[in-house]
Amino acid sequence: MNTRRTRSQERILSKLKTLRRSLSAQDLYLEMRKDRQGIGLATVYRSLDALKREGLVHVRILPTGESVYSCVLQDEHHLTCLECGRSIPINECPVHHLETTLQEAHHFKIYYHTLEFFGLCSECAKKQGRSDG
Amino acid sequence: MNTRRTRSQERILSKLKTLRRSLSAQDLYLEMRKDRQGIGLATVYRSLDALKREGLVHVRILPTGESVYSCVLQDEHHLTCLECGRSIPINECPVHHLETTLQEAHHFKIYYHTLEFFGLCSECAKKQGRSDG
DNA sequence: GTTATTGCAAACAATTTGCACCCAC
DNA sequence: GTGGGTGCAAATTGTTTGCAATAAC
Repeated sequence: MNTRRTRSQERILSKLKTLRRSLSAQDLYLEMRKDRQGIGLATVYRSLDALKREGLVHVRILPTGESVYSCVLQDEHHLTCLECGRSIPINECPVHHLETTLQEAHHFKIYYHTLEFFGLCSECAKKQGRSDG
Repeated sequence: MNTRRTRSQERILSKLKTLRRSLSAQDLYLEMRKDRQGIGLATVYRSLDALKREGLVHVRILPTGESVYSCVLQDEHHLTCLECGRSIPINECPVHHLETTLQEAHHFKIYYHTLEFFGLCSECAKKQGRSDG
């Protein structure tokens, strides 16, 4: 792998750093177009893929199947409702410290992890109880 | 939500229980067809969606974007290589005990969680080092 | 000048949806 | 007989790929 980065990769990385949040490739594409920075959608995907493989951006796949990319260093975990799809961010991350152990045990260079909880939010749980009994 | 399950849902649930592993909807569709159990692909998706919302099957999305379904109760977590895509299953799960706390803190009924680590396997890390410098 | 990168559009694949048919109650 | 469940095929959507034009070194 090259340490060298293409112009598009630089642009995308810097955009992600500026926005400081997770974005889908499509959203990122639109964001880059809004700036006078023309770019092709394919290039966005290709660049994100390269950055991902270098460990510079983290990828999380939403329950919709859409991938979202970020370069924030802080973990981003959620409680996601299977019924309404809403996500609640959580702060806890009991996993980070495990990475070191795992890296050594499996000879595997870990860049990041994803951790997501699924279930029912209080509102949907209420509705379900109602129609159930 | 109904506690009542359709015939297709029962079939799929039982198939998942028998196979005891994660399957994509497409694979499951093929498996069900192999048995003389004709079923439509759309029905597989619809049934899986219903079972998912009842918390009876767990869904994990592969890096390819494909969803895989299972009804095993044991956690299934992996180290996945961003370069070659191979996945190594891991046994540790430092998260399970957190579920109770989270449920109470957020009034959220948690059915399951996903936890995946991403990085480079030893082989790909070697290759990268080589072409890098 | 040569090679890698880019943009566009077409291709692809997983999933969802519309609708007619059928089964269970 | 009615309403939900089902299968099929078409539609949708996110992503990838082929290829010619272009930029970088």
